This record gives sequence, structure tokens and C-alpha cells, in this order.
Amino acid sequence: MMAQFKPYKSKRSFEEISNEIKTHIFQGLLKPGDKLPPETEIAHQFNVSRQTIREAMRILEQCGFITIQQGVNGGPLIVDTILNRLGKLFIDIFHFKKISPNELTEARFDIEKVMLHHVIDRADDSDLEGLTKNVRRAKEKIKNNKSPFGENIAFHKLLAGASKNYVYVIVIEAIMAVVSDFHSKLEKVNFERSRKITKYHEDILEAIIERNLERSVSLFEKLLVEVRAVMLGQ
Amino acid sequence: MMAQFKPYKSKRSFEEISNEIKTHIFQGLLKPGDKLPPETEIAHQFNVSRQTIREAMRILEQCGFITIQQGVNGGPLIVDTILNRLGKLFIDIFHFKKISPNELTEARFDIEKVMLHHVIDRADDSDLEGLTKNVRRAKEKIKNNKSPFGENIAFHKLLAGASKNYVYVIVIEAIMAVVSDFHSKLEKVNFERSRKITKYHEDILEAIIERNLERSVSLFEKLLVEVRAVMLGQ
DNA sequence: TCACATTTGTCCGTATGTATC
DNA sequence: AGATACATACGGACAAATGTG
Repeated sequence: MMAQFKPYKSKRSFEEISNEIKTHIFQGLLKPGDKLPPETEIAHQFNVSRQTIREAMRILEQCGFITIQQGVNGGPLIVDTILNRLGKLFIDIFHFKKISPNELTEARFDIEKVMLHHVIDRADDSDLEGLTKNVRRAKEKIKNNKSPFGENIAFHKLLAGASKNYVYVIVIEAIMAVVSDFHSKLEKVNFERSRKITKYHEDILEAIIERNLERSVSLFEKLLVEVRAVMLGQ
Repeated sequence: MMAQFKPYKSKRSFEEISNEIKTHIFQGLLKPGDKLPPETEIAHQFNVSRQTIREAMRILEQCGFITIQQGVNGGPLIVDTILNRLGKLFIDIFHFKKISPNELTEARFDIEKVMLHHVIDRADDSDLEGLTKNVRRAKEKIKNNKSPFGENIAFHKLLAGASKNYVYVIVIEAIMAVVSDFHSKLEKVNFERSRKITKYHEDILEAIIERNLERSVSLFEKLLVEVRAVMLGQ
């Protein structure tokens, strides 16, 4: 049987238009910070109706390439919130597929532990400084009896950056979005556990500064125990 | 300074409507295979205009929750193409962030190697059967002088399934989408390398059946060399 | 503070294309 | 082949938001 050539699906103008604009972004002709003309103007340029443009905007918005503001000087603005969108999609997937906290935690730490190899090899002074500041801020929050949750999440994103492999940045960003979403639905957050987690972060950072892979991985194992408990609401 | 409370952004009806429908899907009130009423009917039910519904549909489409068909008995259909959408978004990210094939390959094999631990532990007969069939199909294609590329990609997705951790399924699905996209833009595919890759897959499968972690990981290292070469267009 | 201009958000009516029966 | 049902697309209108003078 011959290959079936599908009609490339897109007979839909709004799809072609959103793809066109995407291409412009990929080629750097449109950069974050640039403004698109108002809907009516875009519609005029593409010679389509405003409705068609609006549907194209919905797609670009959903991809994280534009935000839209009303009013004078408003209109579509090119932005880079694509990792944000990825996080949202991950959250959707986890809801839809009903993935357990245990699965998430297992895979997360698996991945972070192999990532740690690269961090130990490649973290530079700027990375270490960022991590140090992160831990300091977390400890201050604890002193003030506030939850260091935001900082604890950020710690792992900073680690991903220090791996110098952007794929890890993407994957960890997505996973951490799910972790955050999960936590936001927990009734109580055990403060003592949060304190312990920050303490482990401090120790892990120390091990990284010493370029001590073995110790950092072993500390990660201990961290895993705490995080797993938190994820189970204990 | 007091905390700034943003107006939760969504005063936009199409957003609220798409969220409403999403919630129905998450709660299982709408399942893949179910059909939504036509636009006019949905518009009537929500008491909004058709344009508003159309924009909500664009969002749901982009999330991978619905497809839309024209014609009699057409309309919005609940589907589960969310992993597909994730792959597309990953491809966008890789284009946008201009991530190198080397980064992708490094992280990919890091992750697959730790995943392999779980595969060795947890793969059941059905998994092994699926993998066996996959390798058989790939070898047949090679015999017929066809590229086994599709099967080679599928091999890794099957491995992810055999890890019994759905997080790996998601991550590998996303990564493989990027790999496929990358390959589709390569001019020539070195047939000899494809043959070697399939051969390694066969050996890896054998090692998994023997529950031989060490051997399977070491074979993965060799596979990495071949894949890296392909990714560099060599 | 108060208009005013700009731009998105939303509505209605209508016409056209497309797939199914 | 023709009728039906649905999405796609157009044009015009008004409301709501937002920055400017």
C-alpha cells in the first residue's frame, strides 16, 4: 500500500498564522520585549478577520510566546514564558494521569542524582554564589518562622543550572512545577521537615564546594527521605 | 509593603470556560471518546457567544484535550493527546533555546541509564514481549533495506514503560519527540549506524532478560557513542 | 480628578467550506 | 448526488480596561 499523505491538517488560517509568527520568533526576527501590532492591524496585514487573529493569539499565548494587555499601549507582547507553560502542562499531565507522589519523588531524585555528577564537575563560582545566597535566604526565613519552601524549590533549579546542561534546567523546571503544585494542596507543611530540608541543602552545597561527589550523593539520599515524607503529607 | 494581590488574571470568559471543561476532564466527567456539543450549543449552555467558545476550544486543543472535526457528527471530541502536545512544546523549547545535540544526548542517556535500574528490577513478561517484537520489527526493516528509525525510537519508549514509573514515560516521550524532530532535519541517515543501533538494542534486551544490570548499562554506553555520532550528522 | 484615545473582550448576524448520511 | 450539520471565517458593533493629557 502506498504511503498515506495527510493534508498536513492545517487548512486553518489561524494555525498558519500562529506558525508564521512562531517562525519569526525562532529566527530572532521577533524577540522578547518586542510588541506586535494590535489585533486589527495584524488582521489587516494578514488580510484576515480579527477573529482569526484572536484564535492565533490564543495559541501563541498557550505556547508561552506572548502575553496580552488591554488598553492604550497594550496589545500582544513577545515574552519568554515557555518554561512556565511547560510546567503548567506537566501539572495537567500529572492530574490527568493521576501520577503518585512516590513515582514523582523517585524519578525526581534519580534524575537529580545523575545531574549532580555534572554539577560537581562544572559548577563555577557564580553558581556556588547563587546557591550560597539561596541557602542564606532560606535560613533567614526559618529564623523568622516563615516557610522556606520557595527557596527550597529554587535550590534545585539552581543546581540544574549549575549542571551546564540546559536539558536538566527544562526537566527540573517541569518537575518542580508539579512539586510546587502538589505542595500548594497540602493542608499543613511540617515546619520541622522544612528546616531539615534546608539544612541538607546547606550540607549538599558544602559537599559541592568541596567537589565531593560521594558525600553530596549520600546527602541527597537523606534529603530524599525527608522530601518523600513531605510528599506523603507526613 | 503589603503583598500585591493580582486579580487572578482571568476575567476572560474563554479562559474560565476552558478551565471549567478541563476540570470536568480531570474529574472523569468527560472521558476520551466523549463528544462535546457543537459550538453553538456550548455557547448556548454557557450563555456566551460562539467566538468565546472558539477561543476556549483553541486552548483545549493546544493542551491536547480535544480535537475538532468538521461536518455532520463532527464537533469537539475529547481525546488524550497530551503527551503529543508535550513533545511539541519540547521541540519548541529546543528551537527557541537553541539546545545542542550534545546536551540533549548527554542528558538523555544519563536519564535512561538510571531508568534502566528500574527496568531491570520491574520489567514483566509483557514488557519483554513488547521489546522483543520491537527488535524483531526493526531487524525486518533492515533486511528490507528500510530505516528502522521509528522502531528504534519506540524501543526507548517501551523501556520507559517497563520502568513502571510513568514520570519516565513522560520525560522520555518528550525527549524522543525532540530526537525525532532533529532526525527529520538530517539530510542523510547513516544506514550502517542504524543497523548498529538496532543490534545494540537487541543486546540490551538480552541483558535485561538476564536481569544483568552491569551489562545492560555498559551496552548503553556503547549505544551512546553511536547515537551521538548520528546526532552530529556523522 | 476627569475625560479621552487605544486596545482587548464580547456579542450578533451572515456567508462559506467541509464532512457525513 | 443532494441535503444536513458542523466548523471556519468575515464584518460591524459595543463594553471594559488602561494608559495619557
